[in-house]
Amino acid sequence: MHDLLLRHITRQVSLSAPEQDAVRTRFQARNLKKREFLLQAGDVCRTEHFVVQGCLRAYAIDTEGKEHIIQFAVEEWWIGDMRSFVREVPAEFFIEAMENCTLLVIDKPGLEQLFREAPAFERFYRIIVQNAFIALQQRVLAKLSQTAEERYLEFIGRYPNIEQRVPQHQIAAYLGMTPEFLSRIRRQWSGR
Amino acid sequence: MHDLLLRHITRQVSLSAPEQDAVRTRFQARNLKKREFLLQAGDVCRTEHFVVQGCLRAYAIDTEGKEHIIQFAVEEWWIGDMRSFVREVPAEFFIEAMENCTLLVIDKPGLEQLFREAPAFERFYRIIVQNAFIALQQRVLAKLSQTAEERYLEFIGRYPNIEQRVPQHQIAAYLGMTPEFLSRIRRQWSGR
DNA sequence: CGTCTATTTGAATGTACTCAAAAGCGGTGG
DNA sequence: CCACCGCTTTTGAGTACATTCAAATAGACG
Repeated sequence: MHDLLLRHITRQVSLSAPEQDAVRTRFQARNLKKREFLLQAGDVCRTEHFVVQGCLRAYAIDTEGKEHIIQFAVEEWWIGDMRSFVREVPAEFFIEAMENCTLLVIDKPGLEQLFREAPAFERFYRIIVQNAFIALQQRVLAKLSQTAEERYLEFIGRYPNIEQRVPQHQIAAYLGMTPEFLSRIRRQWSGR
Repeated sequence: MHDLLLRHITRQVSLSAPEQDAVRTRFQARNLKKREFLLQAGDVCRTEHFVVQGCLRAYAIDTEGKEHIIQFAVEEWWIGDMRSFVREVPAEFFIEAMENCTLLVIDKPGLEQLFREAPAFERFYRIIVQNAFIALQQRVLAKLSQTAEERYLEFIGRYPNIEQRVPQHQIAAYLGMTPEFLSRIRRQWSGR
């Protein structure tokens, strides 16, 4: 269970034996059933989450009632509401399990203590936030410069197996197009 | 010069006297003239930059030759190409001074040494990356859920004085619309 | 001033959306 | 095992938001 997390961390930084123990101690396992919510918009997000098994989505609902997916997370991804977690303000995202999930969870006091116990972990955490930032910049750029079709093709190239785990209309909600339009794009593309 | 940076840092974390000295030592001042480039796409971005004075923009050019602005930076903002800097790969962004600028610059070895000399600075750096991540998530969400008019109104609300420093067509390139369309939005809105 | 760039305006066009309905798919219970 | 129900995907027709291209106007800089 924690082994996956430790392997994930040690791909970026090396952890001493006591640091590894600290990680094991501070992260708690948690299971979620399909359709269960890890977070509801309006609540404060008090924990950070590492996905050991399963698939989740984080989404916001706009003033017209439409869902917009900000992130999917599968094995070895992190998911949460960074804004709510950092600033301790009400979350704007819902986070929902799309399959039965196993997570490793840490709360904010635990995380801050872990930063002190394991400086290498604070470095690791900085690195994953940097990587998340880089990925988001790519996404902003994609939305600024690419058509719906280009974004879809890039998406399935980047996440080759996610189409088997996530319904099409949620991929549309991630890419910023209607499910109808995504359907049309796919028809065009299957005709080749 | 370095005082602005130290005040900026100590709004997030406290620095011991030796840590403050380390910051002063590792950051070098650099001036840029209006229209000068801090970075060209294709080059590796080897430094991180804190804006003491002036205004810059980071933009990418797409396959059709159009510019898309990923970030503006004014006093007390950070600017760079995170992907290129972290992974040491060719940059996709151009970074250009829109006014005469004074920056504080640190290269990667300097930054890594500073992280070791001043652990509080590594914490600070993590926090600003988190804040940048949060801001980018808001931007992704805005592009997913808002019309061009809504994004423009939110933009001028969030950056009230940037309209005096940045030409309209660049704001359009940031918001993801054509300059013509932004012009129409503004006309509609001045008629009230 | 004159030139160069930025902004505005107009008309036609296109990409993607809305609304509505049909078809497909998967799970559940009789 | 099959029938039904709910949800997802597809298809169609009309529409809207935003773009393109072209030209006129306004501003900024030397």
